[in-house]
This record gives sequence, structure tokens and C-alpha cells, in this order.
Amino acid sequence: MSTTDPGVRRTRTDMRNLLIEAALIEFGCKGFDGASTRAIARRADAHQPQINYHFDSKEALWEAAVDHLFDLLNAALLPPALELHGPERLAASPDDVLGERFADRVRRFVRFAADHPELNRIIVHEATAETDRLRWMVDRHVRPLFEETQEAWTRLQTTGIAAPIDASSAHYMMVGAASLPFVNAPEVRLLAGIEPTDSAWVESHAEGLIAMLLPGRRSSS
Amino acid sequence: MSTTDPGVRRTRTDMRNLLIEAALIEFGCKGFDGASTRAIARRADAHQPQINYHFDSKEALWEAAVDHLFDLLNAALLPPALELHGPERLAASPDDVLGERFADRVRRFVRFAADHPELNRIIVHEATAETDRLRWMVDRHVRPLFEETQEAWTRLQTTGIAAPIDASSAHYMMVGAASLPFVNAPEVRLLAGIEPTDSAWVESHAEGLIAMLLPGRRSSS
DNA sequence: GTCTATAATTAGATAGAC
DNA sequence: GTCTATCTAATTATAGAC
Repeated sequence: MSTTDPGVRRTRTDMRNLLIEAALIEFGCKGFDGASTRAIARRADAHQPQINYHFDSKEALWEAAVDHLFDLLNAALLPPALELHGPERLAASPDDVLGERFADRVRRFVRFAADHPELNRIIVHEATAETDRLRWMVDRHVRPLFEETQEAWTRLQTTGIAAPIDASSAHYMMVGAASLPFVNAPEVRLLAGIEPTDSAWVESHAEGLIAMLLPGRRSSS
Repeated sequence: MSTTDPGVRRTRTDMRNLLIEAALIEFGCKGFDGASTRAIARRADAHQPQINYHFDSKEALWEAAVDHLFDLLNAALLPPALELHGPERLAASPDDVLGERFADRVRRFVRFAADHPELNRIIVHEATAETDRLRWMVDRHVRPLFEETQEAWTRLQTTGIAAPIDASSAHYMMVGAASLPFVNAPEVRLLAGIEPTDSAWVESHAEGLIAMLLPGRRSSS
């Protein structure tokens, strides 16, 4: 039985999950060094020593939180078994299918960045220096995603669908453009007076990014 | 007389500048809370109490460092008095001039992001929560630049030069795409095995971004 | 202006009662 | 599993000799 009601004892798994979710927010906002275990515990309605009971160390908590976040990302990027149905499927060329699959992946990534700004916040915090934590995260989680994107981009360029941009540049343009309005959401609210996490804004941002990345795409609505 | 030779007394201005430069690096890598005044002082070959001698507080040092960084940015974005010379100038339509001026601004911004990754690192660190420091930085430094970009983008859209993307989206796509490879340079080196700050890579990244943002542009080389 | 010494606070981690 | 109390180390800032 899972619950977070006051007075009701939380199970081991509940407590671990609450601490991980709290850790993602604190690590995302303040970075590893800036986040304090006391603040993480407080956010999960727990006491600071419970972190060292449920995890070996602050670093072990960080690893568990990052693992969980990339699990969520990978689940969110998984495409449905079949994207095209009926007549559209018959009319679609293999190139179009490739383009639509990439567009769908961008759309899913933008939505995830809006729902989980901690992902790109944590990456930016860690990627400013070549540390053990960065190497761990890159080898374990980022590299497989990076290589998938690189391969898809190279194929899309041969079809003329993708913009004429080096694959290494394109990956960072895609990730940076997709995520910054959500990473910097409090700045967006102050600067532009809009709410970037509104679903209409998220979808419009995604379609704009797709249009920029894939100028040779045939619209598929 | 300015010097950083050992044994030679540094002037007040020298010491302030050295502390500001050290602060930019530390604040950029670790964020305000994660950066320690001891580490900043050590990086400037100074002792920790010198920070409180030359600045009122850690926060005052942060403000001085951010002021200095945006001064550098604004200087780097200033276009030359005349961009076009000779026959090209006569042949250019007003729309083309507008497009080339924007392209030049993007190029300068990409170069600055490569030379000063601290700028976008500090913004990302501060923009994750609506704090007094964020409000101060947005009102004092970011808003004027944002409004300039918004205005230029809107005009470029009426000419058909700019991609069909909302101005608020476009600003964050531009900044995010331009800066992420430099903000995350250590990740780029691990992932792609390239050096993003090499000037050839910087220029190629800039031209790729300009091509994406301004698909209706007439090349001017 | 710079340095040593230190005050006051907060950090991550541990011990032991319950 | 959770809580209080506490240890050691690191934090920002200040005092005062030089």
C-alpha cells in the first residue's frame, strides 16, 4: 500500500521514491554542490539522516535520481508500435516515414523537457567540468541517446529532409533549442510574461523546432 | 601599471578584476550556492578575506562579475559602423541588410558563447527559480537584449527571411542552440570527441544556426 | 592592502534510543 | 524505519596585527 498521508508509516520504497523526486528538484535547481541533503529531506517530509539510511551517500542518492530520470526519458521517447494507419501508411515513402519518426522523437523530447526540466538542468550543472559524475552519466545514459540521434540525422541528410548542418552541431542545437525555455522557465515568465509549460506553447515550440530542423519534410497532418 | 607577477604588489583594480574573472568561472561551474569564496580567492592567488575587503559580500561579488560579463557581451555584439562596402552595398535591398545584420548578430553571439561559456552557465543556474538575483539580472541585463531580438525577429518574419516561429520561441531556440555546445563543452569532448571551441567548429556551428533561423536569406558571401 | 586567527553557521555523515 | 543528538569539516564574514 502506497501513501503519503501524515501519520501513516511510509514503506521503504515510498520513502526512497520521495527522496529521489525531491533530490531531482534540488539537484536541478542548485547543482550537486549547492544542493543540501537537509533541503532534500525537508522537501520529502523526512529528516536529514534518512538520506544516509536509504542511500549510501549524497553521491549515491544523486546516481539513483539520475538513473530514475533517464528511465523516465527513455520510456517517454519510445514510439508507438505503428505510427501510420490506413491510406496514409500506403502513400508514405520510406523517407517520409524516417522524417516523421524523427519529428515524433523531437516532439516527445520537447514534451519531456517541459515536464521534467530537471533533466537538462542537471546535465548543464554536471557538464561544466570533466568529473567522475559527468563521465558516469555520459557513458551510462547520454551516449546511447546521442548515437541514436547522430545515426538518424545522417540518414535524414542523405534524403534532403534535414537541414544542412553537421550531426554534432545538430544534436546540441536540437537539445538546446528544445529545452532552454523549460530549463529557464522562471526567466521566461519574467521576460516574456508567458507560461512556457502550457501545453499549447509546448506543442507550438515543438512544431517550430521540427520545422527548423527538417525543412525538407512533407507535412503529414 | 598592471601586473600579476609574483612578489609585485597588485593594484586595487588589478585585484578586483582578478577576483571577478575567477568568480565568473567558479559561479559558472558550481552556481552561486555551490561556489565557495575560498575557491574563488585561490583561483585569483588571493586569500579568502580579500573578497570581503574588495567587495561587500559574496552577493556583491556575484553582481560585479555579472555586470562585467554583460559589459563584455554588449561590446561583442556591437556591429561595425558599416557592414557592406562597394558594389554589394548598392545591390543590397533593405530586407537583405536586415537579414545580414541579424545573421551577423547571431555569429557574434555564437563566438561570445564559445569564448565565455560562463554567461549561459550563470543564466541557467540562476533561472531555475524566481529569486532576487534572477530578477536583478533580467531587469538590468537580459531584458534589453531580449527586446532587441524580439523586434528584429518580428520584422524579419514580415519579409519572409525568418523561419515561421513565434518570437518568444525563436529567442530561446537561438540562445539554446547557440550556447549549449560551449556550456556543455566537457560533455561534447567526451561524447563526440571533438573540441567545440576550435574556431572552425565555432564558425560552422554559427553558419548552421543562421541557416536554420533564416531559411529565406539570400547568401551574401 | 594583505595576512593570520577566529567567530558563527551550516554541511554530510554517524551513534544509539525507540 | 525514524528520530534526536552530535561529530568533523567546510562555509561566509569579521577583527586586528603588520
